[in-house]
Amino acid sequence: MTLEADRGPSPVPSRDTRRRVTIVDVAGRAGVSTSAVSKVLRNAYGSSPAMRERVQRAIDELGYRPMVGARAMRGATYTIGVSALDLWNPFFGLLLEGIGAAADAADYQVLISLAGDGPTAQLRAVESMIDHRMDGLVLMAPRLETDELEALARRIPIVVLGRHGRGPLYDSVASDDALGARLAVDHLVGLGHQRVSFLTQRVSRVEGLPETFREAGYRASMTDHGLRPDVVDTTWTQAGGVAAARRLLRRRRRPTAVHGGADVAALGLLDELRRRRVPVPAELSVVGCDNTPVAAMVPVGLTSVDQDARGMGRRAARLLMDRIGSARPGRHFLHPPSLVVRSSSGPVPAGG
Amino acid sequence: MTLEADRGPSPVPSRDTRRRVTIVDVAGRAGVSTSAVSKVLRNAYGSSPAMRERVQRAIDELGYRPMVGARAMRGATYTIGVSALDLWNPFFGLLLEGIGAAADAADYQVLISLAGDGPTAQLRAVESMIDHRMDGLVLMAPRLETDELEALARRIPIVVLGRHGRGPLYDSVASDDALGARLAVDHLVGLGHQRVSFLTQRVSRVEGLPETFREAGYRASMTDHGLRPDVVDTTWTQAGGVAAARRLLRRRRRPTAVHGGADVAALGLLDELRRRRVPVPAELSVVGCDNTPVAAMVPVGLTSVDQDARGMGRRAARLLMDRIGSARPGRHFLHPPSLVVRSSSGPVPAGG
DNA sequence: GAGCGGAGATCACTCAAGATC
DNA sequence: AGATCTTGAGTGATCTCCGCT
Repeated sequence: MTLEADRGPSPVPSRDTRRRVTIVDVAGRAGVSTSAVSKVLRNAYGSSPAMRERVQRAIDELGYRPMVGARAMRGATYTIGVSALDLWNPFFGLLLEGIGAAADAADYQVLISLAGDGPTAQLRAVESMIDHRMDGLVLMAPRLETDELEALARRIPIVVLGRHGRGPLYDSVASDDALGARLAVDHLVGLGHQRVSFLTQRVSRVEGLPETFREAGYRASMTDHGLRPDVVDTTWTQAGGVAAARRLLRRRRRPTAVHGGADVAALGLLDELRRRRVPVPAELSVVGCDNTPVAAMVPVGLTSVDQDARGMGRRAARLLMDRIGSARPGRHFLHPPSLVVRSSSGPVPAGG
Repeated sequence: MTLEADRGPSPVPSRDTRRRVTIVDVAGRAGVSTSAVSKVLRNAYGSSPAMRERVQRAIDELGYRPMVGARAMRGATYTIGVSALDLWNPFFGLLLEGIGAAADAADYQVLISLAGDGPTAQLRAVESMIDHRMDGLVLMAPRLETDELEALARRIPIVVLGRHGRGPLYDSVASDDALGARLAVDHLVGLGHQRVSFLTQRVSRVEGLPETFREAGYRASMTDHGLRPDVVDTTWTQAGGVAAARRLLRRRRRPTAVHGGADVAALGLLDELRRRRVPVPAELSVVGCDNTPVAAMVPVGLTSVDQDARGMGRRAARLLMDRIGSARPGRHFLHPPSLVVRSSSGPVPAGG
């Protein structure tokens, strides 16, 4: 139940009825044609510095702002859309900051659409951004099939963020997840660990997902060290981490270190270890990936692979604006991650 | 530095050049006028069921979708905008879920604009949403002055979310923060605590902020219990919680319980207490507010005031769509919070 | 006059082509 | 000729008004 605040006699809600200032008003004030104003607005060819100044003054005096809908009918909207799965993950917040910074610098506006989970909801979000005639889209970790992605990219400039792509029609920016996993393994092996497990998830079959590359990187670097990989299939959630911990602790021969694959899973793992009174890192070392702010906040600071989220966001936005300028073959970037060592990882126990 | 993935010879990026399906195409296919189609699209008066069906079939067959920009020129966009300060706080994520659910049900689209901190950036975000001719706006916890808010509300339908409002021109939905603080105090006093401190922040001077009402609620309920309020001025951040902990621990006569005002501050406080080896809740009880997911994850589960975020979001969106339908005096709602008791709060220590 | 359907103006811009110096 | 500026068409919907049952 909710309460409505008490109020006196209803006041009159008078809506502002003044007509919005249009390009015609500006043209009139500056004593030029509307096309001249339009050229100034778009920095287009064919206008003298003198006119630019006249027009700009009129714009400022009238407080004119172009209406995006009208622009959309013939030209560009100077708006890029971002489709986000969820906003829980603080990692997405950092990506968005990067996107926003780059867009700002180029006088582009950013609008975000919450796509929710499931490919259907994601496609719906994308379609509606196309209805808004956005100039291009950044898709954050889309769970779309490759052919759906290609079909989209044929209709509107697209950059895929947080997923390894190889499409010729769109650009992609991802973290070098294989390298990240390698950093984690190297760190643990350097501390003397030999039995290092890895938590993965296999919830979606689409290609290019981070989990695929992290697992591959883990396997490769374990092999390089002459060690046997041990992959535990769970989900990258708090609950998934807890479940994995239970399974690992039931074993006769436990690992001495675990790479959680993602922070949220590593945190669930830590939580269960605390409940079972397994000392970290004395008995078991734990490493995560994503370097979420929470990783620093938990009692045993979580060692984690940091992805250059802000940089990735910036890069994605720049690629998109470039692609909006002119179509070209897809470019695909990997950003190198780095390891942030905290106290959840330590030397292998004596008997290990 | 970043690496570009290796690629073969550049493929040809052929952009799809087919013209978008328009209302004219639909009208032609259905053998009716464009106005007829428009009426069907808007559920407007003056169309027979027979025609509705003909038109709907043509729409489905052609996969027609109205272009928002064209609609914007004369009518509505069926889009509501949300301005968000940041997306770090998971609380905002829940609000957005509520907004999205209510909007979905009414066939409205939601687009989010990241406003960043500072009133300038927020106004900029709002202006650009107005440029997009959104039908209405939900402002999440805006740090705007009351007169700025009123001026905006005169231009576009507005609902303020997460801030106590009293404006006659806009609606507001907030949590009953005073009640929330009272729940926390009652809980602690019920456990025998007498010296209960409260952390607040005074970063902004605008009226209606949650901190104002939480502090007032805390003071009132302390007085009701015949106890002396003790308010610590800090910031509602992790660091702010740490700083507050230090100040409280320096005191000769420490409190036996602290209401952190917000989860993030309470978590910082807990963190510092752990470092200083102050047992919680044996020596000091801690309560937060917001019931963020992290509250449940920390080793000593944080007792917290839960706000009905999803419900608030739904309510805000419904109010906005109603207000878009017809202007009316402002309505202001408070949603009742509830207390989630976990293990960070316990009986007052013997010597307390 | 109520209900249904259509004709044509209109919205605020951009763009291609033409006029002017 | 070349740079600058204007004219006028075009964009895709809605909305008002009108005529016909």
